[in-house]
Amino acid sequence: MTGISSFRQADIEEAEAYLDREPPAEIDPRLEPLVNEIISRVADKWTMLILEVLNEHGVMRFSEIGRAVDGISQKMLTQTLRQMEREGLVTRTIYPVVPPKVEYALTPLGDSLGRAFCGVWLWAERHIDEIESARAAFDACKDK
Amino acid sequence: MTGISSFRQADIEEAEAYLDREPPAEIDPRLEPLVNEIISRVADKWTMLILEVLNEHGVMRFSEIGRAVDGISQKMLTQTLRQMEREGLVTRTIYPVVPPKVEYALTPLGDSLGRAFCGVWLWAERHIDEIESARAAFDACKDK
DNA sequence: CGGAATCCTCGATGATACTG
DNA sequence: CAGTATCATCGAGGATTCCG
Repeated sequence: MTGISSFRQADIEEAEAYLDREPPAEIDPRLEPLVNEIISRVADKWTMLILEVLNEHGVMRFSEIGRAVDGISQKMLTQTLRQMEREGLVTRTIYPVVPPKVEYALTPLGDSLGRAFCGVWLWAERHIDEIESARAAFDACKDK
Repeated sequence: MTGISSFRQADIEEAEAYLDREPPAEIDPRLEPLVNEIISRVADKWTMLILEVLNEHGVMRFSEIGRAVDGISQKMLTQTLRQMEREGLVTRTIYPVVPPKVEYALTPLGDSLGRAFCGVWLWAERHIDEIESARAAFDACKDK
């Protein structure tokens, strides 16, 4: 897992550009709960990590993903992959051989989600220092 | 709360542009856990919702935010605002009056985080239909 | 009003064991 | 190998109460 390294220079430049702007515009308010639901589902820890390794390695077997995603249990791996398949983020291909072989790959939709997160990755990367010093200052102040 | 309506047209256009690209580039791998930690903290449900209402309304009192963020308990409101303050996302201003008055506002850092999420909002909004039909297809298939 | 403190519940997750 | 099933735990989060 190399995180942000799975974005191209073009992605990064464009995402950087829009990081220096300001609000707003108009839209159907009924969309909000739906969008929130999708984001909270999709932004979960394991989903993001699996998205990353699949983006980097391309097609992978079940146990390969398990090895690549550090700390994930078999249960959560299965569960998260099922969810992602349900949302249309990954494809699941079963080879009727013995021992069983199942391959996972990102769909175009899953791929585009990875790119959508580019801006957030850049933000986090850019502001790590700022955040850590803010934390330190806050904690120091509270300790008195 | 109007969700995506708190982004400007310029943000949206730029975010849309980079949604149609592909991977990768190079970076320090040690950043990954840090970035992941920040994202998972910052991408949590309440943080995103509070970010939204503050972005829309500007300066707000504690109870105002509580009313604007539907369904949040007092505990989570306090807790999330403290975290956000600690990370440097919001400022907390106490007026020594009676009854107490405390105002919250986004810092420039908090503001920039809201903009960073623009791409994810756009992605979710754009693909709601695709996701819902994928889910329906998946579920229909499983029911047999 | 804006919290802090307490208690309590429930769901997400991990560990373990079994199977096609 | 790629799961499913079951049990156990642990902590996030809600409800309630009290306070400056």
